[in-house]
Amino acid sequence: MASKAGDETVDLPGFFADLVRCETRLYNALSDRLRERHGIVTSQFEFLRYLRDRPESRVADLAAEFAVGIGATSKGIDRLERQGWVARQPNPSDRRSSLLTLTDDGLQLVDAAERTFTERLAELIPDALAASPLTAAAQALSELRSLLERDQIGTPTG
Amino acid sequence: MASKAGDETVDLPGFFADLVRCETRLYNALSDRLRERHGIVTSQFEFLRYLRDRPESRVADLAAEFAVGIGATSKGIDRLERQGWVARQPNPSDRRSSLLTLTDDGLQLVDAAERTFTERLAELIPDALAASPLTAAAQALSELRSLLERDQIGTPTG
DNA sequence: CGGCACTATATGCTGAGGCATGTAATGTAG
DNA sequence: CTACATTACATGCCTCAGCATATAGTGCCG
Repeated sequence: MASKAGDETVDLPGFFADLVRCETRLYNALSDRLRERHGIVTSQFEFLRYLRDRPESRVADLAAEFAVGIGATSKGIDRLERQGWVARQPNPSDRRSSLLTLTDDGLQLVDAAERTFTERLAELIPDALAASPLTAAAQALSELRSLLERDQIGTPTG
Repeated sequence: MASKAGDETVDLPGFFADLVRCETRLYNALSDRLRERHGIVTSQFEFLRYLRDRPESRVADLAAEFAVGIGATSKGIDRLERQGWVARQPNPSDRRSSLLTLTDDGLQLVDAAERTFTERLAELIPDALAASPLTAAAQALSELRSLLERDQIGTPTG
């Protein structure tokens, strides 16, 4: 327990270290499985799932959601478009931007990948943890995320 | 609360999304501050702090700790060495590897950067959260981290 | 309507990581 | 002691993200 200190208080650097290490390993492990089964990595799965759930989003919407730069997002969409999973539709109400939607292939892919993703995540996170302590963790992280997003903390420039 | 579902159970994909988003934003925000004050980013700070606390570590030790590839770690150390913060000492008991230690400059840097890091982290995570719910979160993440590391989950190849 | 600030995104350059490979050193079986 | 497998790390190639900049389209002011 690197992150727990005295009672009712938290060793923030230790908490941060655990947070980053968990994120890295889960992300890597999920990417491994998604790559071998569907030829995509976790970040691409997240883009596709977002577009399935919010069709007609714009590049900027994705960038804001995932806290990555606009340029990186644009290039990420380029790659998904080259694979035939995403289509840029002209935006009738603002010709500077495009509306992003999944193709039929993209839709099939994301549904299949979601099953893999969910299944693998359940394997990675033991039931014992998911039951009780993780519930509190989930709530705390959810609140923290809301605050960070509200204040635009850590949003990249480009 | 994207991640909390019914009682005593967790929406794992939602939890994962919150985990990744928190990590991204905190990492970015810390890097911004560290860069402007010390000319390093969070990953470099973590390398330096590790070497301060565990002198004479080897490249492979860092790679295992941070779940990044050996190659990436080697190149990261190259950069820190070029800046004069880290020195590769010959390893008398195994000439394939080097023992990594901080230079005096590196030591000064990491101590100063640590103050910035800790201070900024405290700004980023509200006291209200840190008090109670985050304690549970910290404990859960700490356990999860232990399990992932024990099973070498998400350890990269190179 | 003309011009200017602003916005949305695309693109070029650079730095960094993954993965494959190269190389030296070590361990080990016989 | 020799040969082969293995280890530890360095390096090259490719991909990708950040950041700065370019470009096109919008909105507004007079």
